Amino acid sequence: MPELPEVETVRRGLAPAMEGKTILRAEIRRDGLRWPFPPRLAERLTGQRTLVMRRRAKYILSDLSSGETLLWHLGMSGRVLILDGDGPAQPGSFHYAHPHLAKHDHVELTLEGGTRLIFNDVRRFGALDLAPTPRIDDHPLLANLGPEPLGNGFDGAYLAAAFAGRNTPVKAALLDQRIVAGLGNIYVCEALHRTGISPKRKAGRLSAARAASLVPAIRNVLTEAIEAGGSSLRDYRQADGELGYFQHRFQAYGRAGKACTQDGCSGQITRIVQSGRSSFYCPTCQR
DNA sequence: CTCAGCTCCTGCGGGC
DNA sequence: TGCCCGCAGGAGCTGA
Repeated sequence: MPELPEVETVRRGLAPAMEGKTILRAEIRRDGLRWPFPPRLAERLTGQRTLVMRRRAKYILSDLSSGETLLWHLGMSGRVLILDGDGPAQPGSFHYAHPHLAKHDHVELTLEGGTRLIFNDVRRFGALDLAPTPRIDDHPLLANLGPEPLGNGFDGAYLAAAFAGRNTPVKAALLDQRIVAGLGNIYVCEALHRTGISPKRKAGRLSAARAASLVPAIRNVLTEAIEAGGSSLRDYRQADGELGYFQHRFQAYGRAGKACTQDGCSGQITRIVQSGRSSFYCPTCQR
């Protein structure tokens, strides 16, 4: 489900609920999701205070008073619900629009003050892990990540160099978390559309200038999406991974058959499949 | 090393 | 109504 903007939205929702609060109880309802949970997960969480909530790429990192960091990955369908003390009282109660989804509530944390956090993941591609905070950047899931797209290490010169010699389509290159960390299918489609670059173009055959033009496009689309996610958070006060209002602003993703919205372009958004995943683009203005 | 294809899992919507 | 198919926002693993 979530790409960087959705994960950041979840982090921003969780931070005020978790930071400074002690985890009073951890209920782990299955052995793991994509991978087995770390040994003694419940015991290692119980009694710990969350110092700070961070994000790296599509991972949320909770630094705990024990000196360990809890790493969350939401996979395709992961979400986190925040239930206040005065919300639905019993585990498994109707806290979803579709109550049967509650059967995928895999982990539940009860915090000091009574707030409950529920990690729900229908498809179970998500993950939780614990590792020592000082070495968290060396965690196998984090060690090979490229720069943050909203950070200083991501600029035109970097991206042009990262693309050099690559024979893979630029669509696949931007999805490669080692090149830039946090993009997914939606925002790659949107950034390519904004820059007029075909998803089929080989990364290594883009001019340096065109490669560099992707940087502000990526930064802008991510920033706009985070802002839209934040607005939906205020309304629903949930940190679940739903797309915020930004989904109504997609110009390419999911718009097959619709008119291209670029100024002066009379083309039509088309869906193709690249390495097993949908790409939406305008063959007229994206070359 | 690079790259394409497969895989994990469940639910939903469309066509018949 | 039921069945089958394709599709879904991720990303690690395998083998060429």
